[in-house]
Amino acid sequence: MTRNPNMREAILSAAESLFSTRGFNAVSIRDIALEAGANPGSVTYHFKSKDGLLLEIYKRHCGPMNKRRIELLVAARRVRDVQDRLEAVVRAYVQPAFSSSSDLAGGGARFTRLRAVMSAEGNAVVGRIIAEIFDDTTNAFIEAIEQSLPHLPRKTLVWRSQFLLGALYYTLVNPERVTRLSRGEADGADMAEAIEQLVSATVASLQAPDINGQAAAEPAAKAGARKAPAGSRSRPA
Amino acid sequence: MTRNPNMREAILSAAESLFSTRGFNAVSIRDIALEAGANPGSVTYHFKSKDGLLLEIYKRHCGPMNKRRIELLVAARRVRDVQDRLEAVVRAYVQPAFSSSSDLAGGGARFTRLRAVMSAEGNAVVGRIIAEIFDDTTNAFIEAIEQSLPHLPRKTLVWRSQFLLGALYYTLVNPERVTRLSRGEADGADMAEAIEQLVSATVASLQAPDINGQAAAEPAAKAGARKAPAGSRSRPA
DNA sequence: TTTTCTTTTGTACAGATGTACAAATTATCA
DNA sequence: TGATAATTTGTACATCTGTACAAAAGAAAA
Repeated sequence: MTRNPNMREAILSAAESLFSTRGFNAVSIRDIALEAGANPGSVTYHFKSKDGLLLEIYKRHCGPMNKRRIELLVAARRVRDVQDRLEAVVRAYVQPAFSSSSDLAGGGARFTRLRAVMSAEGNAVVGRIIAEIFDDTTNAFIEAIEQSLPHLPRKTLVWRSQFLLGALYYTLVNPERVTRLSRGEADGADMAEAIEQLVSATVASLQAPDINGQAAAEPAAKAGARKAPAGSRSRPA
Repeated sequence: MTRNPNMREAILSAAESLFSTRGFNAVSIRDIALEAGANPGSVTYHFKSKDGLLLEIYKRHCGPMNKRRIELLVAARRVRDVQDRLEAVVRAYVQPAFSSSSDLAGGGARFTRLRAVMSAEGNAVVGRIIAEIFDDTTNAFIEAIEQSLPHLPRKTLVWRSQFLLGALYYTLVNPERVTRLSRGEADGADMAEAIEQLVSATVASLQAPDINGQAAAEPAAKAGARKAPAGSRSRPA
């Protein structure tokens, strides 16, 4: 091929790394070229434009990540125990976002962080992609959760899925904050722990009663009906 | 004073609006001047530099927002019922982020959105501010939550506060997603509902058992110790 | 009024930016 | 090998960037 058979990859990787930490506009093509050990002109040769480069990064990751998610989701739906199944569903959503099964350098975490940053910047190029590609997957998850928590209105599940995604994003964007606030007790960059903490917190939040004053229902079967604690956590919307 | 006695304010407001939607680097001083109906030179006259402008926005909001938070926190700590108190504490953290009590245009939501965007971009100028100003307030909240949930290790509460902040940020950054995914059932821009949903979900997630396999404990006193059910890690409290 | 201070304007500049493109280099294949 | 295609390089260009600064305009005080 050429001198560096992975020049295209190197540029993609460098761009991914820089975009995901500094944002899109703060990174110049020259920055990317420098980081990748390439010539600036080489970037436009391979990807036509800066937008094209960003687009290619998305094309590269979206497929594998959502494929993995759906695989895990299918497996999760087969879990018998209602409680375990809900947890497995949430885990199927969270896990690939932190570490993709594909061998792309950096794994899924870096790409998820990139998505978080692009989302915050309101990047127009990726706006469409998100809605078109990710909404399908998200809907599949919401439906799966609906099956475990049939007493909750879909709208409430959407809100909670929004909180989950936000939590996930921010954990990847600003892990130092966890380390700092915990005074060294926790390591915000520890992805394994982040996943466990996020899954456990999310499962609990999904099981919360709806805000419209209904009683808390136990996940589904298995546990005898227990009333919501007195003092009521629900408030008018 | 001058032709437009609020020119300084107009510039601040325009900058806040543009930064919070497009990010820092995507917005030029000329963009801000245009939006504010001012001359580009006037921006550097009032704020010295683009960084200075961003800094001034933070100075403007940090004080009032955290003051309000502490006020509400103090009131929340006086709530008798344990469950209600926890909810009040969470609400005291969330509410000022969505709508500041100060009369600054746009309220707290726009500034919180700005913080989210700057955080995602890894903006160096505001990095220090966040750590110095906001960590104090956050610590006060974590301590208050610790009082309601004394069985949970601090580290777990830090993780969950991270998830809360992420959820909060993302709700402001991308409200359209809620509207879209709920197929019109919910309005992601409805701040009142966002607050209620976020508070209720967060209270539940805070009450989740710790991930280290310990028994789920009822919120605090009030309920006798209950062992964690076999087979799974997480359970609603 | 005149004087003094504050604010706004217009212009200028050095540097960075995205991108185009021809020339040079390297790989592929006959 | 030589011929052809693919890649890399270097340079150039128009535009935008943050900022500086002198001149103009306006307000405040004498």
